[in-house]
Amino acid sequence: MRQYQHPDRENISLTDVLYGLSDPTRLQIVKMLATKKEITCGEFCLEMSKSTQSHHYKVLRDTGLMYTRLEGTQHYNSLRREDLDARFPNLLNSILDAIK
Amino acid sequence: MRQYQHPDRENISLTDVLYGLSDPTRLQIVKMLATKKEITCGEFCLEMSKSTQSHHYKVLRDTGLMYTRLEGTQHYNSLRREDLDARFPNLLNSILDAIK
DNA sequence: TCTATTGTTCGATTATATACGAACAATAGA
DNA sequence: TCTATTGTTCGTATATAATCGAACAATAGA
Repeated sequence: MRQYQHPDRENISLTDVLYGLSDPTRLQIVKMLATKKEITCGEFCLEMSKSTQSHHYKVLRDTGLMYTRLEGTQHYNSLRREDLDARFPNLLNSILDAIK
Repeated sequence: MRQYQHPDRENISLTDVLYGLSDPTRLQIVKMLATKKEITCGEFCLEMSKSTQSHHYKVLRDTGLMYTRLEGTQHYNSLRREDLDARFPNLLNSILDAIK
């Protein structure tokens, strides 16, 4: 079964995180993730091809913003709040406040 | 005399700001700007061609992160703290804290 | 007026990002 | 076992970004 590579907390890079959040689609995904514990890919209801969506999910995973857990055919995604808050205090909250 | 186009406070975009900060060179410039009121381009002492430096200065101005004032042959640059804090409270401070 | 200083702009090159359709992989359920 | 569902990966096309050297513009000062 496929497994995703999520960076360890200490390897999450600030510039990578900022890059991850600098795309409107990804920022929207993060905004949605902040409202629920877990969201499956389909539930984001993004208006673009599935392959493009997958690309953005991968960026979010690779930059350490999102964690993906597999269960059956669905992928449950969550915001890596604790890791991000530990690494960059207040950063995530200030960004979430800005897009409220 | 040349004048730069700086976006008005209300036109500063969050994704643009995050993009502006997502490059290590630009993040370093912002870090330096945070330590002084004004810094001329030469004082950043960046190890890359002048044209590349100018490119990064332009990105920082265009995204609303940096203000440039001309005086003689020198360009005095400053961080747009007040505008950024007004637009995105805590964002800049959390990022500056993270790169301390 | 001439020259040095400071920084930008232009044109080109290379690298990275975004986007899509098609094919693929894994699982659930009939 | 067959089919539908969910999401990824591959290959490709196009757009954006980063970088450089050379030319340029504006000013200061000799």
